[in-house]
Amino acid sequence: MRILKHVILGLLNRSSMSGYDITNEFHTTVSEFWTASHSQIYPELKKLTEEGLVTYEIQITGEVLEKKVYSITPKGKQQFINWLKIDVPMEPTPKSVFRLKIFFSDQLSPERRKYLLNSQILQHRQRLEHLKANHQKFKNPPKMNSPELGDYLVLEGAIMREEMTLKWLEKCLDYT
Amino acid sequence: MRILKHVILGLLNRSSMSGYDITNEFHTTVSEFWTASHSQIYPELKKLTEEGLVTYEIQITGEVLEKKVYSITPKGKQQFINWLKIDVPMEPTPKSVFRLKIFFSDQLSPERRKYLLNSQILQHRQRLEHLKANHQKFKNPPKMNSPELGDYLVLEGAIMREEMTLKWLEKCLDYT
DNA sequence: CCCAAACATGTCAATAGATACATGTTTGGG
DNA sequence: CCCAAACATGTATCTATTGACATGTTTGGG
Repeated sequence: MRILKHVILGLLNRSSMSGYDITNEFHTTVSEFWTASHSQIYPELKKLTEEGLVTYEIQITGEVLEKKVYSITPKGKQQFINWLKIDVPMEPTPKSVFRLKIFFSDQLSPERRKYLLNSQILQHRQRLEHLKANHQKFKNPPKMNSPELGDYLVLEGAIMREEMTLKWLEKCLDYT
Repeated sequence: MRILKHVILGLLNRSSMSGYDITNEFHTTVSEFWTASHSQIYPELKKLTEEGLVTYEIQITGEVLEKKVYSITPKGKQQFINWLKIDVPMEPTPKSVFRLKIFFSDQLSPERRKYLLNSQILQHRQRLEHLKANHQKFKNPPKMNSPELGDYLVLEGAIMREEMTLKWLEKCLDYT
């Protein structure tokens, strides 16, 4: 479905940036709903350029370091908006290795099960704290139709997901 | 990480079954935490057989229809249990195309945004109802260390996830 | 008895994704 | 001034996943 294509187009539709900048977005905001590393991003940018959906101009940083700053083309913008408008069927449940382990956890000793659950709980608590810290940067919800509203809603969703996950993990502990 | 390998080993560790039966598990219980179709399952069973982790015997249904009933070997069971015991680091946030669309939803008209959100809400409500129907099949929580407890906990987790998703979608609607 | 749905097993090609390999520049703090 | 961290861009290989292609049998209801 070329999801990566549309994430990149969406980011470039917000503002022009380099592959490196895009990679950074994947390390921060985008990480709440998609993952990709630079080894996927650079070839995809090349492909999008060939397809005429993005263009780039080279900027020199310092003496010689070349930076390709990509921009979306009208054709790219059109494809992005069309894709965004499509009503997609509900996605299949996300994959989860930990839920798989719980599914088969009768094969573990109660001690081991407790240990694994506590390990997850600690990590998810940290993630939740980190998300809540980001959330405080927004003093009040961004106004309608601003790009920040998307960031905000996704962040709220991430917080809700982590809170739910922690509740579930603790419930699993109760049964152990 | 060979997740599919371990799902199959886990299922065969519960009871012997055919590739078709395994595929059915992926359509029901397993679908709450992993997905795979028969085009992945049959080659994987072949590979596991070559690795000596499973064996099969052929059963005839009716006159000529051959069915391969797979069983886990001691070596397979050992590998499965070892894998199950490992403490895995928290997984990256699951990918979600719909959250991606919300992230960029300032590019949509409020009407379109509402439409997409309502479409998701309807579908998730149906999934939730379906999960709750399954939940009622358990009169009370299965006892500790039974395989049913794994099914039960995963089901509860799925219900919590759907309830959270619905709350989030409704919150998104409020901002639209 | 017919026919559709369920049973049953596979392959192939294309895309997507993860991890490692590969190389170099610039900036800012100690 | 040195050095580490950040900036910057790519390729190669392997594995995982999806969707289509391919084929045939059995069962149960109308």
